[in-house]
Amino acid sequence: MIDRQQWKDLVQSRLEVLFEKTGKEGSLPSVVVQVPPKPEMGDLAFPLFAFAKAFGKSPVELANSLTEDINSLEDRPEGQAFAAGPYMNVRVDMLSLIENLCKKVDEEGSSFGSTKVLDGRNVMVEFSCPNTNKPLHLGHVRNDCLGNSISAILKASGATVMKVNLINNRGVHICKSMLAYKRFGNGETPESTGIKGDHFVGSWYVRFNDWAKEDPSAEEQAQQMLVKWEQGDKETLELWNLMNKWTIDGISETYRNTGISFDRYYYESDTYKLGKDKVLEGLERGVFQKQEDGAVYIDNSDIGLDKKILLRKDGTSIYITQDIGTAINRHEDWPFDSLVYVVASEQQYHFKVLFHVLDKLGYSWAKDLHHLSYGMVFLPEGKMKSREGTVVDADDLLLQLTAMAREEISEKGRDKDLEDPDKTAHEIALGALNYYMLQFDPQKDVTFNPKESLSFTGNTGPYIQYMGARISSILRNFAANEDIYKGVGFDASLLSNEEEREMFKLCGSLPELVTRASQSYDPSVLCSFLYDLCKIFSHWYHDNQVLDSGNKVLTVARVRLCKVVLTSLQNAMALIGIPFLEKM
RNA sequence: GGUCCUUUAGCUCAGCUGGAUAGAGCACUUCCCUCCUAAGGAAGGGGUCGUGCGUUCGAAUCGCGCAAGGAUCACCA
Repeated sequence: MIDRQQWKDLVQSRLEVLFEKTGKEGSLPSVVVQVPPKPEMGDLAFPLFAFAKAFGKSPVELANSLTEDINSLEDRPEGQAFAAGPYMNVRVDMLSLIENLCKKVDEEGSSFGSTKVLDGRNVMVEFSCPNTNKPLHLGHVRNDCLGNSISAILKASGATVMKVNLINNRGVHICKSMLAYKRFGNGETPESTGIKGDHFVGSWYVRFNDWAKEDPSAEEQAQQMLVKWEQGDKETLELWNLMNKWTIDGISETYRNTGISFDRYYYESDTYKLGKDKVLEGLERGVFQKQEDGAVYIDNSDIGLDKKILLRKDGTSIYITQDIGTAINRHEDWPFDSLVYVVASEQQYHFKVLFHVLDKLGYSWAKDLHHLSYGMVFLPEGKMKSREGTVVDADDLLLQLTAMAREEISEKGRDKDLEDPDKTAHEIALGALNYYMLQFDPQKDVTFNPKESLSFTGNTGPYIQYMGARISSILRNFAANEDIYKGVGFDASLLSNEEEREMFKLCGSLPELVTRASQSYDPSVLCSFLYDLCKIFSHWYHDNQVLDSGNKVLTVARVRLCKVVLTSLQNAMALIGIPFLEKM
């Protein structure tokens, strides 16, 4: 909203003019614009240190003469310059900024904040990608939150987004749970036991690992089962279909509960053969090599990496074989301009190799593949290990958060004010979860400490939701008495204190922030925005009555501010998966 | 050993392209509901920004070295 570029150009050109007047030789460095550290220091700042040498003057003197020069110009952008030590600062004209922003927010409504920087681009985002042998855990939750949010952010930047999920339903790990079930299951089912399908299958995966400790042949049997599976053995495929369905049903329920959705599903079982063919094709063309024992590999020494097996000696495919097939299949399906893989940082090496393999196979779009790598989620005790039972289960976590939120509602005596307290509790839980998962820089590892992390106060999702609910409450009360304010005009000059200026400036910067979030694949930018905005609002709200301001014109102006803040809040919340609540 | 990442307050983290006294939350000590929802607000203590050099008028931010921690380098996914 503030035209930085315009001011920057002006300062640059005036400095050139002043420099010419000195009659000195040489050229000037380019001007830098920044935001002063405190609101009372204005809206823009131009440090003049770098010009001191050329002018042969101190930056302080230079700031004085530049300020005088600029303020004497007739046709400068709206605003006032002033010297602040070695800086020349500018206070822009807030009235027009406020009026323009109010108008823009009114016009754009729920799409305020969106931009067109990725207009016309087709972006595919792959995330979640569960295995069909166990339920989702905390690591998947971070993945889901990130994938969902980054998809929304890319969409808000103008891209056409295709959210895809790849189901890892093939491999030796799947055979493990099948084998254990076949051996020890006694025909039980999720229905007969009343256990959610994904948890049911997961328990057999655990059972396999216990069994493998006693019986050394277990691993080998699983490997044999995989060969049978690839050969299309009927009985194996039947069991596989049945158990996959159980898991996918269970996981789909978790998606529904956490507000995650996809536009298209892919299954590794559908693409591993294509991957295999492409690898063999590459072998024929001499892109890949064959070992003495028959395994096919790629020599990566040209990019400084080790060689990597692409096909086992028994001819079965491995993880990367499937990914090769999946990528090719997808580009044929929906020719994307870029494909973003949301996958944990531990797989950086894998993706480096995968992209290189696709490039070697001659796919020009290999350069448009991007690995959005995110840090691991650790527990205070260290890494989560399913075999040691230290995983934080996604369903349990959500239930626990919901129960906590429900209890808060009762404790605060809010039950009677809410239409559906259970639903509200669930939405608060989602707000807490999404905000927690997205507030950090994605590439950083996070330590999840249940006691400290599951909080509803301070810098949290519920705090953001609470501000939204408070503003909604004000606007509801205002709407109920609307006739009192009929015909009262909007006077932007009544919103000129530092906090009001800051809130308008911040809201006005939302489109820039969305752009930054999409370019850096980092939703945490929006978490900071929300928190900063709420913090200023709650301080302002504490000292400034909106409805009982004692002056109708003032009330109307403040309501206008509330609307701008609320719309900005709602739109940013939507991008990071925090449900907006009218009441809580 | 190779590659990549991290190191800022007791704990968990911000800090945009280098700039004006390094910021939050949690925890701790106080205060504020006759006031639009106290899931809130105000005040206070607490930091040689891992370390050493370098670039620069200026470095938490950029470069190099070192140290600590993590990930990865599977015919697991």
